[in-house]
This record gives sequence, structure tokens and C-alpha cells, in this order.
Amino acid sequence: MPDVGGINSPQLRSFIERAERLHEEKKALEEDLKELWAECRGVGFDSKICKKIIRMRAADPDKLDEEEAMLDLYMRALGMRGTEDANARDARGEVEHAA
Amino acid sequence: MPDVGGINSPQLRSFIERAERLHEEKKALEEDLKELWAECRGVGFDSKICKKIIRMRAADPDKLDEEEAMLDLYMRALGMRGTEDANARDARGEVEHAA
Amino acid sequence: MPDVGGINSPQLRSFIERAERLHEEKKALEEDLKELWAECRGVGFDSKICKKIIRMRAADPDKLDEEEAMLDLYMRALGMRGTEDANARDARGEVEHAA
Amino acid sequence: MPDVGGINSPQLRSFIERAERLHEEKKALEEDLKELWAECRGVGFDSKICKKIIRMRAADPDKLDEEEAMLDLYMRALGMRGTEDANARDARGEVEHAA
DNA sequence: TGGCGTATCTTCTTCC
DNA sequence: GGAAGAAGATACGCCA
Repeated sequence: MPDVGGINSPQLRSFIERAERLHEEKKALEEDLKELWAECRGVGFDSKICKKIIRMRAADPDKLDEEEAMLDLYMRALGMRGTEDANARDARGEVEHAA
Repeated sequence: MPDVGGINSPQLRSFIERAERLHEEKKALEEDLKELWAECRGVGFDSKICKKIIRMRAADPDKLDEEEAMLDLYMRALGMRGTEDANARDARGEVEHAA
Repeated sequence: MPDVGGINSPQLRSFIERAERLHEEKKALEEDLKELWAECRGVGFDSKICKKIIRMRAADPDKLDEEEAMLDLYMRALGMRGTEDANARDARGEVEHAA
Repeated sequence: MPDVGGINSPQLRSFIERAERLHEEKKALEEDLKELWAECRGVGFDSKICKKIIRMRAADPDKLDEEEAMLDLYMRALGMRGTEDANARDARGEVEHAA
């Protein structure tokens, strides 16, 4: 009987060891990423900006737009932006683009 | 002699208690903030957006602009944006605004 | 009429500004704490240990005991500790000291 | 000539895409771990305790002992524990066990 | 080049 | 249960 104090020991051990294995793999990937960013910086790129780009590419565009719309609404209410922004004007054909 | 095992006990105690006092004050402010946001949501505002606005107002505008400029440069290099954006065209007077 | 896009602007502004004020005060306290820990390290203390002590003093003793008991139970189930530890044996007077 | 604004575009793109690939793999592992802990909780284990055990198994035992020793030292300096604890007395054979 | 201050990243906790 | 915030650990960059 493998139980200790009401604990199913083999089952517990299995969870622990599976988690440790996954942790190791994760750690390895993090190491790879760290090296990649070091190399990236080494050739003169700004790794911070690169990471930001990745975040933007990963984000759901729809959700991002929705949030930005509400943010814009609130900012206009606070006078942090003109009541109408350039995009809104453009959308209604009030802007004449150059030939 | 107040030292225990090479430790200056009164000094250690002083640090601990000062830190605990500061923690308490911080905790109280966090409680106030939590109530404020609850009230904010209660009248129909989106507290998440409000917090984002506060972060934007707190950020250094110069640094923010600089970062955005580099972000834009990288995105254009990746073809995620047109080689020229609306602002750039506008800056060179190629846009005709409505009367 | 102060509403912009269905937003009660003065009310929104009030929330934002009250939150910003609280944030500032919180920031100041965090700064104080940072300085305190720097001073603490400066005289040779280990700030990490100090923080741990503060957490322990703040925590509910019962809950802390309970967690430790469960940790011990799990570790014994995994064979990381003897099925019985020294304290338990000691408590029942079953310890035979070296001849 | 693939440069845009002084940026070596293909090189930048390569970094971004390699990073995205690594991110995806990392994300997948995190998902696996999340599922594992959910399953672990589902059969009645305390995942928080399990994670703590994993941290302990991963940590350097010497460093762990050292930290605990310092914590004990500090706590005794603060009077949170007796100047000597039971283990220390026991180690020197000064314990008188009940009849 | 090694310590130190800063900043990022991860993890843990709390709230919704 | 999932997301937002806070706290802790870690890594980077600077300056001596």
C-alpha cells in the first residue's frame, strides 16, 4: 500500500516528475530566447522594440481595436485629444490626399 | 550587549518595524484605490481603460515618442506598415485638408 | 452640457485625478521602502531575509502551520524526509540518543 | 537592397520570426503545465505545495540551508524564537525526555 | 571588469 | 477560472 498519510504517493510523484520535465524544457527554451536576444542586440537592434513588435503581432487585432476605440473616447472626454482625430476626418472624406 | 550571533538586534528591529509601518501605509492607499475603482465601475466607467489613461499620462512623452519612432521604423522594415504613414505625408505638406 | 460621446467628462476627470493623487502617494512610499532596504543592505543585513520575516509576521500563524504540515506530508510521501521526522519522534519520547 | 531606414530588414525579420517560433513552443509548454496542475488539483492535491516542492528540489541544498540558518539567526535576534531552538539543544544532548 | 542601479521577466496573489 | 496587479528573482548596462 503506497499511501502515506492519506496521500497516493506514486500519483503525487508522477505529477511532480512530469512538471519537472516540462519545467526543464521551458527553461531550455528561455535560454535559447535569451541567446537570440543577445545576438539581436549584438548586431545593433533594439531588443525591447523587437519584443514589442512580437507582442503586437500576437495580439488579437479586433480586441486591440475595440480597446483603442474606448480609450480614444475617454481621452476625448478628458480633452487629451481633439474631439475628432485625423482618422475620423479621413473616414468621412473630408481630407484631400495629394495626387 | 544587544547583539545576538553577531547581529545588532535593535538596528535590525528598527529596519523591520520601519518597513512594516511603510507597508501598512501602502496597504491603506491600495485599499483607497480599490474603493475608488469600484466606485468608478459602479457608475459605468471601464476601470481598465482609466488605468491605461493614467499610465499614459504618467509616461514621459519624449521617451514615448522616441520609442514609437523606432517601433515605426522597425515595422516599416518588416512591411507591417506602408513605407510612409499619414503623419509623414502630412509633415511634408502633401495632404490637403478640408476647408 | 459636459458629456462627450455619452461620457460624463467631469466625473471621469474626477476619478482619474483622484486615482493619480493616490498613485503618487503610493509611489512615494515605495520609494521610501526602496531606500530603507538599500540602507538595510548597506549596514550588512540581508534584505531578502528581512522581507521574508515581515511576510511571516504578517501571515496568519495557523495558516502558516497548516501549510508547513502539508508540505511535510507531501515530502514524506515522496521519500524526501523520513516517514517520521525528528520532532515527531521527540514529541513522543521515542528518541534514543547515542550510546 | 533590402535596407529600410538603415535597417537590415531580412536580418530583423529573421530574429523576429525565430523568436516567435520559440515563443510558441514556450507557450505550448506553459499550457501543458497549466493542464497538469489543473489535473493535479482535480485529484485533490494542493498544487501550491507541489510547486514549492519542485522549487526545493531544484534549489541548491547548501544555499537553502544557509538561508534557513540566516532566517533563524535573524528571528532569534528579534526574539521571535528562543535563543536556542529544540534542534540545537537536541544536537548537544541537553534534552531531558519525559519518563 | 566587477559591483551597483535599473529594468525586464516571471511568479504569485487577488479580484472580477 | 481567467485576468490584472504586486512582489520577487533575474539580467542587462553603466560607471568606476
